[in-house]
Amino acid sequence: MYKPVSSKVDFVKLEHEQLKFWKDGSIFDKRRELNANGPRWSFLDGPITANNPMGVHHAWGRTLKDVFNRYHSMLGEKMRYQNGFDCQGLWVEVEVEKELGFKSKTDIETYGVEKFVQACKDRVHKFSAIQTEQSKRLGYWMDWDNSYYTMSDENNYTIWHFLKKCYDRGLIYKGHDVMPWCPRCGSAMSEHEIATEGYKELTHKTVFVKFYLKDDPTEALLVWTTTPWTLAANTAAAVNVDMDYVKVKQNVRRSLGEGGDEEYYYLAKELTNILVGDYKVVEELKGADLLGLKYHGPFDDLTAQKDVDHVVIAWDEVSDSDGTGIVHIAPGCGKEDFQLSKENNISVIAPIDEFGNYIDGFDYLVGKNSQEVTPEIFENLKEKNICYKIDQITHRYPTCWRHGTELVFRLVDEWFISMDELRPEMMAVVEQINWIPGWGHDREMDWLRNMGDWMISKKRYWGLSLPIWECKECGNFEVIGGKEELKERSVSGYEQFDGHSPHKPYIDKVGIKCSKCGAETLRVPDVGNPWLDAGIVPFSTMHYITDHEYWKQWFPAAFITESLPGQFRNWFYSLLAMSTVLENTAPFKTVLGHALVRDEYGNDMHKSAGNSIPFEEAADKMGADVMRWMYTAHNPEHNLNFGYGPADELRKKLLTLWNMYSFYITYAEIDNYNPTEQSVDYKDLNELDKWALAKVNAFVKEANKDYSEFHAERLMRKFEKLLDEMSNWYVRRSRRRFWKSENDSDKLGAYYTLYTVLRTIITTVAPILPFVSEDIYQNMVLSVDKDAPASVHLQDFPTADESMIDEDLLNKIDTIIKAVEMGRSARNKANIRTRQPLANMLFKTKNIKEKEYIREQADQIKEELNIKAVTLVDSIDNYVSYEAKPNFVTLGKKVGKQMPLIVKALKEMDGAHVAAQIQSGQAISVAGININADDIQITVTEKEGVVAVEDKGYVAILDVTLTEELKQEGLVRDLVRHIQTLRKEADFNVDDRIELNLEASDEVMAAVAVYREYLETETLARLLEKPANAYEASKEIKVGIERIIINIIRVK
RNA sequence: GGGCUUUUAGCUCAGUUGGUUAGAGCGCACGCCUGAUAAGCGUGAGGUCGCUAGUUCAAAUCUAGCAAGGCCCA
Repeated sequence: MYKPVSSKVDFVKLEHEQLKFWKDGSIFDKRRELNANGPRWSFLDGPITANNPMGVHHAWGRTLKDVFNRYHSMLGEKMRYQNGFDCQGLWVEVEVEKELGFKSKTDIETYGVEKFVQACKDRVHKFSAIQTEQSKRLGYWMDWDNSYYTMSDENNYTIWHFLKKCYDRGLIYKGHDVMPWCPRCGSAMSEHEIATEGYKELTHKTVFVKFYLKDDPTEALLVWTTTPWTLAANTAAAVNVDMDYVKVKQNVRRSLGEGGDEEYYYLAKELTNILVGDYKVVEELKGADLLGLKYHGPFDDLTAQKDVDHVVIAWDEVSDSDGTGIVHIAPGCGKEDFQLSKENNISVIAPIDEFGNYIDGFDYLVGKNSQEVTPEIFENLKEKNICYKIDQITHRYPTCWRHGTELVFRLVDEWFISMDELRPEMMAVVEQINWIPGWGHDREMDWLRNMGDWMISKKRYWGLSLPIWECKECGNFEVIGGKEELKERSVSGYEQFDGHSPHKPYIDKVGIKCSKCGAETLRVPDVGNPWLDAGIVPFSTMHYITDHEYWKQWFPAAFITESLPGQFRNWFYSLLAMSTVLENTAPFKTVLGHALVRDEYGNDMHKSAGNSIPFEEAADKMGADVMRWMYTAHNPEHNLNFGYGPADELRKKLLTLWNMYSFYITYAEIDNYNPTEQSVDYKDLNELDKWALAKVNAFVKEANKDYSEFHAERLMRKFEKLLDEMSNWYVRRSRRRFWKSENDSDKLGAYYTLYTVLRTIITTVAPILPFVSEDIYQNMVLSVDKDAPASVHLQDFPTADESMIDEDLLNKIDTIIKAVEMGRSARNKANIRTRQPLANMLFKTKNIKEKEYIREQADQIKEELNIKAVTLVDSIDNYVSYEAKPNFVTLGKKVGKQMPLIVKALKEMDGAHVAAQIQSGQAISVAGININADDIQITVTEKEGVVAVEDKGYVAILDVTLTEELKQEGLVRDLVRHIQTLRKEADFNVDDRIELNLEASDEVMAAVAVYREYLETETLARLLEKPANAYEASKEIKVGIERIIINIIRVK
């Protein structure tokens, strides 16, 4: 009937079998068919970058996605199951460049943009295929043949549509920005690229320069810079208006020996230590006093500087921690400088081209590289007699993470979406969203408050082609909103483009006519910011443009989940921005964020550190179910410590489930138990069974709540507790019912209950542990229930039968468990092993109701604790002392400020007396206030030298007197245990009958005589009066002081 | 400098609306069962809940400040 189940199980092997079963049986397709007419549940997948194999950090998010998808699928809901791949952007270019051995953009141009773009596409296809297989291994159920790719035409053209809408609202503009720039890449770096690994400790030559004032040629501002090449683009100097400055007098020793001239320098009062030689402070002043001063720039001789007015401006970031307190401002060479130029309306000069060489207008510097020109600049400054001194500095400086090149800051044309108008709209949209964790809302709002305009261009090759056609003649630009529009507007080159994806280089062939001046214009060469690609997916993948009815059915997404760090300003941001522009509504209702994967000791995982675990290795060693358990059991807002240590703990817990199952199968097979033919009415079950069903139904109820609120970690805590209760109480307490020989209704009740419990559990956790639950289901359920669905995952998600959640019963069994725990504690304290029977345990409960419970269930306690009697007592004065305390929870609300009075008065009253009154349910008067029995708690403390245990109002006291009879029984139980062990060692079957011979003292034999029946029953033995001729196993053992030889032989 | 967040047992983490004996797992110590499971079970030790002040009859929990770590922004 059932397939035999070993308690030894290979979970990894099992997982591969179930993967095959799902595939061969088209189980996923069957699930979709079942739900074809169900209500919709719209999950939206955030695209994974298809640039490398998936790692264990991706597997966290993908597990969460799958878990909630599977839950909703078991509710019968219809889903899209569409996975997404993020395809375009510099990350892919970088890897392809590495593959091809490229060093710079010129290598790409030489190689050919067309071939390069194709290589990028190929890489994406290669890794999307790998990631698909990895995801399947994880158990992730998706419609893998229908994955979306952000490089698809539909995705790109939908972004065009979005950009066109921005353009129509007047939000698109061409701006300038100063970007960190790698002269080797010929490209800007994003802040992110620098922040991750870009800074290096470098030493640079620095220079202090004199900026002579126009009004007085003997006075100069002292200015310091670490980037001498930028002096050629100086247009201003900045001071802090509130800071103290000084004017100092120095004698100038000129190199030509003129000597003796006096000059006056301005600098911060705190920084006079940089001065060379003697000086005299002739005036103290505030930064404000310097504002507006005009000076001769350091490179006024250059054509580019011809019309520049150099002036002193205010900047509150100027400090006196280094330099001179007067800051050289070159708006074409620094981000903050550029910002200041806008605020103060000062000139902007961009000095270098994309390779870092000076451009036209810089006369004798033209063509020279900014990184190599420093010595020449110094010479030039010296010749002009404006070099005060040369120094050096070691500081953290940004470098290119690919080339190691020092970055320069360069003024470039970029395309932007103006965000100020969208800011309040997006903030309103954020309010519509359920953020998990809740502070995600605050983080997103903070980003939105502070966000600048969105730079959407990148001077690279592989990505969205920005649909901006800019007229070289009149400067007008237009945004094209789709392929059809482009075709209509095109005046040249469309045939060359037709049939290609909208990527470089073909798209760049298409010319349109400028609607202002009629000139033929081409597309700007830039590609788009990749977050546009991911942000559009609530529209593109749901066919916003091509099938609007379909889109209406699936938008907005009910749920998204992604890794938190970064996404507030990346995916969440782009989703919000794009949905706000297109529909002014939230693109998703709930977002669940999760943190980062660390190694098991909490360190960052790095390939170089040797502590990273590849996905395949984890799946092969710990198994996907264990991985999924680890991911779902963890509070997602905190980093997860992933590793084999934690995995092993979870594997043990998984084994607990497995062993219950294995236990069930072992006996159900022997008894030929079939739950479909031998089901039992609830009313005929015993209390233990009803308790188990109450627990399981309560669990199902909680599971529905936790899944629907996206809190898998809460569910997993309850699951672990339930497993422990079922295994270590229900199964253990029920064991004998399974192996007794008669097939009575009690036994059937046990089978029925255990089957129901196991089936309900595996169904409830199937979304989290899809493999092991399937494996159990295939054997335990499908072997007997021919009408059951073909897979655990084709079942409906269970609903709790609330009528079975009997609170009284739950409380009752909890009280029993409490009594047993306390009894065990007392035995430990008395140092008496459980095998030695004891005569009595006195037990005191908190209240009368629980006293009844214990009375009813005394047999259970006696059996668990191996004691002959449980005596319920009210008075235990001899063993414990009492103290009365208020019940703070209930009384606090009633009496408020009088609490301290009551506490004090109760302390002074006789505890035993109060306890007696409370026990009888009387109200008592404390400090003149009448207090109900319910509002008093009696705490007891065991007296010295008594084997008593007290906990939260319960007291257990063991009678440790050992009579001769008890000793005899204990001895026989020891003997039984040894015989059982010997049977096992001799490889007998559990149901083999044996003949037994004992060689022992008269005392032992006397004990055996008394408990002979017990001994024979337990060991399936017939005690031989005289030795047999031969034995299969023999052993000498020691029990206390007795030596006993055991001989056994199987009866054929 | 601003925003968010973390700080509870040796380690990793729970701790709902404030209620006076703060929990779990691992680790540790001691022990137990031997007819599901030694890949098992139990008992125990271990915490001034980061610090300071405040609100309150009552604070791990609420408020403010401080300190240290993390993420983001400037």
